[in-house]
Amino acid sequence: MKTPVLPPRTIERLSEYRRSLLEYLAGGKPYIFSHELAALHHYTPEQVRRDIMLIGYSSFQRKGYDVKKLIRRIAGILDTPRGINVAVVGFGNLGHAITNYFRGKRSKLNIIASFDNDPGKVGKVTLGVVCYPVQQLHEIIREKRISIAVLTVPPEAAREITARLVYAGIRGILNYTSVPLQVPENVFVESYDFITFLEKAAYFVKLSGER
Amino acid sequence: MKTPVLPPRTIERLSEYRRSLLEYLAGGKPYIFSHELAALHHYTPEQVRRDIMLIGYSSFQRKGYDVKKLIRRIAGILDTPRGINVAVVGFGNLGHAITNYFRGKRSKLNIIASFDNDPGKVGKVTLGVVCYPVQQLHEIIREKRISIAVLTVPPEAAREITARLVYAGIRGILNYTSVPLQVPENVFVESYDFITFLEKAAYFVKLSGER
DNA sequence: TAGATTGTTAATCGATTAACAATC
DNA sequence: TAGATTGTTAATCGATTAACAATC
Repeated sequence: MKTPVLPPRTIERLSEYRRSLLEYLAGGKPYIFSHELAALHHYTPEQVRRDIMLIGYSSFQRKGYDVKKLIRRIAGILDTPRGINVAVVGFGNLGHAITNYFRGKRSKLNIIASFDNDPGKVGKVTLGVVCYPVQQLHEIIREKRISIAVLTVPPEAAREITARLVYAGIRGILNYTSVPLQVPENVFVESYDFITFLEKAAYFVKLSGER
Repeated sequence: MKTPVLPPRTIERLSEYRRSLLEYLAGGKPYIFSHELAALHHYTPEQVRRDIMLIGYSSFQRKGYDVKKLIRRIAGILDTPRGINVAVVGFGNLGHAITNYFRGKRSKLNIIASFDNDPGKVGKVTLGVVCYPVQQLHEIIREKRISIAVLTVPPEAAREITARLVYAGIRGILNYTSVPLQVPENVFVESYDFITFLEKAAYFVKLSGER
């Protein structure tokens, strides 16, 4: 079964929808209207309907969407049957925080390794994740079939580690360093820069203060 | 002097440009071509030129842009003369990580307080930032004129803390919890969800593996 | 000068919103 | 039925890319 090509923004929203649908389901209601799902995220009902249209799902008799089936359909889009293995590279505060976010959240995304240079961390199991020395990057990534790396190393190490990740066959990198990364085009990279985010917020706060 | 209204994506890039321009300047070169600046971030030269056009800056004699002047112009857009005070709300791993990112980086964005419930943290100074009990949220935010909050509390606390931040007069929130926030429209909010980001990467990795 | 670079407008691409017929 | 809701197309909005005259 081929995964449909969907707009990136739709993918993000599907991830968000799924989480609130799981919560909603726990509340005991089996159906949800587009305007209800929209309200949970402050999106418009049209947006929600369009996203759901794009994944080819249909509601039953305008009684709202069947929550369980919708969750299953979203899982069909986002999840890989066998799951995807993830490594956190650089196991400092941020690496810990992100690992912690995932504790028992998504069975299909498994953070199964972390890497660090600190001898005090290497060899230990933290939050259920084994910490390996960075020297073993290549070996462990291949062995454990890790396809996504969360990059949280110090900026001066970012480029070298990225080259090694790519060489080891990594398929996706979430870049939390402030360094722009150079990778082959078949590797997915997205960068999340705390300083840029904060400067952006500051700009809009400044702007709104002037008007 | 009024701050020009610029597209959000341009603001993000200006923040990125500034950082690489500062580095570039340290390398001793006083001028930079649009294609050089573009290459540093894997943008196109047209994109860079358009952004620079939007901030009303002009190069001198097609010798490239005067790096110092360009930095100054970007600062005029992004920075507030008196600086902006920032608080980290929830001083766990993520709060520490973000605070650490800022150590001595931007003189105009000052993380001057953190809040937590843990008595082991309250009252201590970590990374140069005093940790206050959450009960003092309102008082400290008003007193210290804090206008931006970095929200890194556990999800179950997110809504209540947000309401209190808004009531205390906060102007911008960077939401690192997975909870969608409800705020008045004059408050800037942007949400950064680690799970969504990772699921998005997983989707595109899955997709590229099928083709 | 010739070649490289810039500033800017027009064209394109992508995402959101509006509109509305069809359905229950 | 009447009212609410859906699925989908068309219109709009926003951002990027292409194109190119002007400049040095």
